[in-house]
Amino acid sequence: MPQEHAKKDRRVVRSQEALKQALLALMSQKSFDAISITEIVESANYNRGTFYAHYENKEALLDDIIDELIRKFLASFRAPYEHQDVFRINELTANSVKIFDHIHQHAELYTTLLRSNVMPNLREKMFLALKEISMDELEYPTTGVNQELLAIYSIHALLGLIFHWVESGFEQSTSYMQEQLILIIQWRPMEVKAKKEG
Amino acid sequence: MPQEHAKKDRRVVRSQEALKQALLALMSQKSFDAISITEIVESANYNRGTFYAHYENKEALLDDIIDELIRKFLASFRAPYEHQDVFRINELTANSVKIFDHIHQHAELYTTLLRSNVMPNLREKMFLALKEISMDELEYPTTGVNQELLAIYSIHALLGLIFHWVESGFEQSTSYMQEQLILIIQWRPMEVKAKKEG
DNA sequence: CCCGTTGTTGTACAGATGTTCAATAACCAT
DNA sequence: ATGGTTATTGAACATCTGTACAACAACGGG
Repeated sequence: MPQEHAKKDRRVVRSQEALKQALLALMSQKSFDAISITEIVESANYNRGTFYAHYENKEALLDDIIDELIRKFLASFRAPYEHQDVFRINELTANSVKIFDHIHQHAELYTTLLRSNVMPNLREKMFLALKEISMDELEYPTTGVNQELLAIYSIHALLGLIFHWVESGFEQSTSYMQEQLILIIQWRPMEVKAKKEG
Repeated sequence: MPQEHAKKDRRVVRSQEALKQALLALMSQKSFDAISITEIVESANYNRGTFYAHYENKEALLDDIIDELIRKFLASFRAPYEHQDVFRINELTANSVKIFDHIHQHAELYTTLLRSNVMPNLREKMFLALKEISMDELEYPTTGVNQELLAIYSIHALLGLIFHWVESGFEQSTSYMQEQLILIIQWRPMEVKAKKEG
């Protein structure tokens, strides 16, 4: 049963899909802020009233696109442990490793979102989604470390690497990013030198 | 000599200051997106044309506010090492520790920015600022770890903690956050259990 | 203090936004 | 296929945006 709640009117499905595709097409050409609702509906060949019948504003339309992407993103994170009970360090990092695969798989879409300057929003949503499942579904053996703060720290760090990878235009290979993540997690700060002036 | 570049016309200083204060006042009451330029100038008692004489849009006005905040933010990060040459681990974390002081000192402003939904933008700008100075001014002894990726990872992680603290309404004390940061940096992932269903 | 420079104002305009409404068309269940 | 329901349309409206311009006011150097 693929339909989740109430089966939607075909007209609604058509309209929303056309609006989403129109927005994505425009976003591959210009900044999200520079796109007007009028522009979206004319590109999609719908009436402006139809837009407002389904969405409050263009952010809501973008959210629709992003939410679908995040569902797939979460699935890639869950994949390594959904049939397991206990992880050791190598298996844990395998979680994050799968995420790099997901991103590379949807490189074009992520690049469009980057080009259109909506990454900060996407990042925030991805953080919330990742935090929720990692607090619900994982358990860290901590000794005096606040578990929530640890999760927040780790997830933001991971997302930082991922979005940098997208911003760099996928300069590095997927496996290089995966390697580096593992190295960084195992890295211990010992001594940091201040560079000389100049 | 406090004036940096060209000495500004007093009218300009007055106008820009009034506009910034008006925006901040409005942001403490509603979302940034919900604030119109017309609203800002009427609250500040200026003509709409004056706004456009100084700023392209309201984002540019917000940037003015944020840039000033980031200058202070950076100063708090630099403070621990600006007259030193080499750090050990405790001194390094002292950098970040000073940041918590800065945030707590400007708690009201950060809370206003949070309430008005501009945190993702602020976060991005702070990341770029921190990355620039930590790449320029610090040097990590790495063994196979990409230095840029390490900086990106660490900075995003730190900012994650900081903004969570703001979002929580400063529930925890400054010293608790500082303690936890040190604990987390020293934490090593060993084994992570998946929770039982339900 | 005076005058050239620069900022501010009021007004105007085309386009976008957000909302409402009645008329029409497309849908789904029976 | 028919009818009740719901989506889409076009039109209209007040408000906001971004831009332009001439008239006026405030500034700062000499």
